[in-house]
Order: sequence, then C-alpha cells, then structure tokens
Amino acid sequence: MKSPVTIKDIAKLANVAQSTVSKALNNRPGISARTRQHIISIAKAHNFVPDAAGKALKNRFTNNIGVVFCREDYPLRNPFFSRILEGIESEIAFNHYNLVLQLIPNHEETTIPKMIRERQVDGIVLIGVRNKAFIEQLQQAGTPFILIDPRDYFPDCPQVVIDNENGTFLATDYLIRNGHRKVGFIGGDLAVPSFAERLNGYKKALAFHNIPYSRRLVKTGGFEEGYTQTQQLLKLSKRPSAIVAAYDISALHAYRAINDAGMRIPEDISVVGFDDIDLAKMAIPALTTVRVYKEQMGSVAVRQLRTLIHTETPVSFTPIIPVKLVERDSVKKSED
Amino acid sequence: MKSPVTIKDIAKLANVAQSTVSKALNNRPGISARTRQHIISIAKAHNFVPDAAGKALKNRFTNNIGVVFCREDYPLRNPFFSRILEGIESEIAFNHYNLVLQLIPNHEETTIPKMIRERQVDGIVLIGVRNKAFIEQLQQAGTPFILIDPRDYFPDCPQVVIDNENGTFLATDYLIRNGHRKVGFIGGDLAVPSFAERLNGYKKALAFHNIPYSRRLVKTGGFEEGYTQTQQLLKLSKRPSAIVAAYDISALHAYRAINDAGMRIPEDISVVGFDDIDLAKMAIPALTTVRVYKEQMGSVAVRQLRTLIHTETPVSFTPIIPVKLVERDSVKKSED
DNA sequence: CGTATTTTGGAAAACGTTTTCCAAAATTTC
DNA sequence: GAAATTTTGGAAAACGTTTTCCAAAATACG
Repeated sequence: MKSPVTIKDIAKLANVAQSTVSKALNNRPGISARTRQHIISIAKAHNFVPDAAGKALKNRFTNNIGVVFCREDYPLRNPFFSRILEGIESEIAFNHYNLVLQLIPNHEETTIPKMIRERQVDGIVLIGVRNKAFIEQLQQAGTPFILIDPRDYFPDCPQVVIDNENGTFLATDYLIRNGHRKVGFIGGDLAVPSFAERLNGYKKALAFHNIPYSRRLVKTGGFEEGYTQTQQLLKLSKRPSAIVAAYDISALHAYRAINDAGMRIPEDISVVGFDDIDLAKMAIPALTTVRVYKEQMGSVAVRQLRTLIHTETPVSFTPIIPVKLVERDSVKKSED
Repeated sequence: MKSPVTIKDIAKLANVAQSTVSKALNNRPGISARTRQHIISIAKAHNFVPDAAGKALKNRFTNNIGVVFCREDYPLRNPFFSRILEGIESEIAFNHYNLVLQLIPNHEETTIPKMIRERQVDGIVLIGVRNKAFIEQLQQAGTPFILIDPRDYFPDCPQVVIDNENGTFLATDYLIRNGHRKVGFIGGDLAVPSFAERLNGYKKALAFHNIPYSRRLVKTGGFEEGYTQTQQLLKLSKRPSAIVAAYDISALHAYRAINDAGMRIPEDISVVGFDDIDLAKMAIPALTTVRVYKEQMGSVAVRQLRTLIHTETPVSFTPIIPVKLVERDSVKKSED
C-alpha cells in the first residue's frame, strides 16, 4: 500500500493552510474563488481523496449503511431477499453511501453486530429479523434503523411492509371469478404475522363471494413443505380445483406434487403463487402470482432510513408497498 | 444517537491513563495483571467498544473487505454469483471482518470505487470483472485485491479460477460413455475465456473418444440464448442425441426449447449443464450437471486476500477449484 | 488619506485511538 | 540498607480530517 496523499500535502503544495484546503474542497465559504480553484486543481492533479477514517472521526458520520439479514433465511440464495437487496443496493449506490452486509444468527442472545457497536455505520436496514431482544438493544443504543417485512410485529418501529392481505384477496378472488369454488391454501407458519395476513386475505375473498371457509382446505406448517401440503389437498375426497400458495416457493413445490400425482396444471388443477420471484415466469407452466415490488421495498427502506439518520425527531411512518396480480398460465379460466 | 463511551471515559473511571487502558484492552505488555483485570471489568461494565474510525485512523487498517461485482451481471439475483457471495460472506464473518458490497458498471472508463480511494477497505475481492483499465488502476494504487473467475486473463494477478476444461471434459465423456455419439454444445461468448475453456474441454473429450469435432454442433452467442441455440440444434438433419450446456441457465433454456418442440428429456434428448445452481436439482427432470464449488471459491479468495493484506511481498499463487460431475435424471443411459 | 468594514486565510484544537518514550515505583542484588 | 535492575503506568504525539476563532489584508467610505 503506497502512502496516500493527505490534505497536509495539498496544503504544502498550494502554499496554504490545511483549513483553507478543507474549505476549498468542501465548498465552505470564507475563501476567494481564485484560491479555491487553485487548490482544487492541485488536489485533482495529485489525486487527493480525503481519508474516510479521518472524516468519520471528525464528522461522526461514516457514510456507511448496514444491511442485516438473518443467516437462517439464506438471504443471498433466496430470490425474494435478493431482490430486496438489489433495491437496497441501488438506492445506497445512488446516494454514494457504502453498503455493509451482515448476516446474523437468530438466537435470542444475539448481540448487536460489531459494525454497529464500533460505529462503522450510520444506520441499518433489517430484513426478516424476528428477534425482539435484538430490536430492543438497538433502540437502547440509539442506532437509527428500519425494518423490512418484519416477521414479528414491532408496531412502534419504523418499517416497510407488504400489502399481504390484499395480495391473497386478489389471488383468491381471481380464482373464484374464473369459476373455482373449491380453493385450497398452502403455505408457512401461522406464527409468522405476514403469513397470517396472507391467510386472512384468502378468507376475506371467500367471504366476499359467500363461499364458506373450510379449515380442511388450508395446509400450513413449514415454509418448504409445499410438496406434502399439496399431496394432502389432492388426497381429499372432494379435492380443490385450485390452490393459492402463500409463497411462490410453495407453489413450485406444489407443481412437483401435482406432476408426481399424474395431474396437469392448469387443466386438472390451477395454482396461484405469491411474491413473483424469477422462477415464477420460468416455471412450466409460467406461474400466475401476486407480484411484490421487492426492489421498491428495499429502496423505500433506504430512503426512510436516510431521513431517520439526518433528522433529530423522526416521524414514524409505515409505507405499505402495494401488490399486483400477474396473470400467466397456471390458472384454468372459465369459458364465459 | 447517544454519545458513546470512549477510552478517555474508561481511563477516568479506572483512575489510570488512556495508554494504560489501551494496553489492557489490547493485551499489550507493560502493566500488571491486576490493573489489566480492573480496567477490563470497568470497560465491560460500561459497554465500552473502541470506535472504528479512531482505530482505523491510527492503525491504517479498517477491518473491512470490499466485494466488487459487475452491475451488468446482476450478481445478486444470479444464483451462481450468490453462492460465491455466500462463501465470501462466511469467511469474512468468520474472521470478524466487515463486508462492503459494491457493484460497478463495466465501462472502460469506470474509476476505482470511492470505498477504495477513501481507504475504507483493506483489500477487495473482484468477481467477474473484465475491465483491464480498472485492474491496472488498482495495481497502481497498490490496493490488495484478488480476482474470482476472471472473464479476461490477467495472468499476473492473484486469482481463484474454476477447472473449466476438466468440467466439460467430464460432462462430454459421461455422455459418450453412455452411448451418445452426437453431442451438441451450447453456451455463451467465445470471447469470454472461461467459456472458451469449457468449449475446449468438450473438444478434448471428443478427441479422446476419436469422435470428430463438428462446428455445426456448437452454438455460441449470448449467455441467455440457450433457447434459440437449442432450436437450431434440433433443426439439424441429423440432430444430436445429447447437449452439453456451458451453463445451467443455458441448460434450462434448452429444457424449454425441447419441451416446446414436443420432445422429452431424457428419452428423446439428454442434457448436461455446468455450475450446479439450485435450480438444477429443482428442474423437471433434475439436471445432471458439473458442480462448481462456488462457496469454496469465495472463501478461498478471502483467505488469499487476507494473506495479501498482511504480507509485504506477496507470493502469487492461483488456486484452481476442482469440479465434479453430479448425476441426476437428464441423461439417457445406455443399457450395458 | 485615515478610519470603518468586509473579505480572506492561518493557527490551533478537536474527534478516539495507539504507540513511544520516560520517570517513578517496586523489586532484586550485594 | 544502598545501589542496580526490573516492572509499572503516565504524558505526549501521531494518524487525517473539520471547525472555530482570530488577525491580517483588502476594500469601502467619509
């Protein structure tokens, strides 16, 4: 590592004081246009770039934003989280911040990451964190933070959420309008609030069309159990003609189960997913699903966080990211 | 943001000098075990954590490692890159470093990212960078760096590479051993060295089995053109009974083309991929492919980089990550 | 031309660490 | 018990910035 050129060097070269260089380079008033130009040109010529550590020490701002995922979610390989990260990244890059990525385990005893305790970041975005103790530590420490799609409710925390209920309402409504009266529902864990919301949307759509809700048509459990959940639905004496999956991943597991049972999509059974991950349109047949604007969630979160960082008394405001039904080929439509 | 507790506060509380606190906390000699313990317990009690900026300023080490991808590769949504990133992340976390993520455009005029010029990172890992000017700037600046799977050859740079040639050799050899004499090859851009290597492996396997190489069986071009490439192969008067795809993504596009042509895998035509991304085993039928140990590439790169950072005169050493053929269900086997 | 005002640039301190050097205290040696 | 040696802890400087405060220089005013 070559020894870098410092503000002191520039001052010497320009025959001025350090403070003058600083003023010139940071557009501070108090020096003439002439000297400012002079200094700027010398700094450029010598490739001067102010040192981040020096700046951070003085300014108390690092220009870094931390992005925290749960390790257990395998956020990097999970296409849903990846897209959120893309949104976060682009917004951070746009604002000339740095993105510090951190995966944390989800134990109750998890302590605040080093990067925060050491004041390496000005604020953090948390995705999928469901650890109450962790959040409380953060609040105590006074670190600005924002939650994306929190798995547990932290009602008094700044957060960005998905319009889950509306999404499954749209999906279920769409199926019913296309002649499906018996609609199954598969998905994850009822203890997860966002999943509970999705189930709710399904129920509301049934109610809206005066179709009685039947517990037997709903299969919950592990996030990845779509295969067995679907098998159970197919075994029912009066099996559903359509399935709403709370996650595209579940829907794709359903695809396999349906395929293995010798049935065809959508001729024998229709499927609608939720999330619109990349695989949805790659699947055969392409999956009709509820699109979640994942990139938007990420970028909105960063924008919110930036105001949190730079404002003294933050106003709590919870953006709800809308959803949209994307019609593809996995639903059999009624003729009329 | 609450004002944090500094080393000065601890010194005051413990009735010692700052320097003594520093020695105690950093296991430096020159103080008695008694005072060391005393100071440590006080520091603990007051949740003292040394400030990163202060440390960096003094030490000239940030404990940050930069990870640089090309924006055009969409590395976050690309499962291949994601897995590399997972490997990088786990190795970085293991060493208590921070990961600073940075996507750069791939123009020739791209300048060194701010995080490097400002000395925010101790070194960087570059993935898929094919920009000569960029690499040269880096060398000039003296930043420690390592390349992963470089798209162009930078022979004198530290790098981690895939055993591409061996991979396609194994794939092609496997097909031939299973009775396939007419084997097609699809993939990306010949200007990309790693792709050229993959093509080479295919040729070598043919030669090994005394099968003449035919240019007509090889379809190159865009990374994502697997669909049309496969269509072309299927249209040949004597169409191949098997296809080697240089990337799993290409293979999955081939799946669609084959499906759309009304043929079945592997009964009518066999397919082998390369990379072993997640979708490979999820595909129907599960894709036989060449596994690349992507996580290992990432972690090896970080390990190499760490020695580059902490050594004065680095020894250039190029780890070649091995590959392995993973048999699944997309190849029709000969009876014998 | 002398005074009042404004503009300009510099000296010094501060941010939170670590490290070097030195003096005082404690211990050993005779 | 004094001298020589070792151990212990403190004062100060340094890392690269920014900011505050002040004095000198330039300009305006009468």
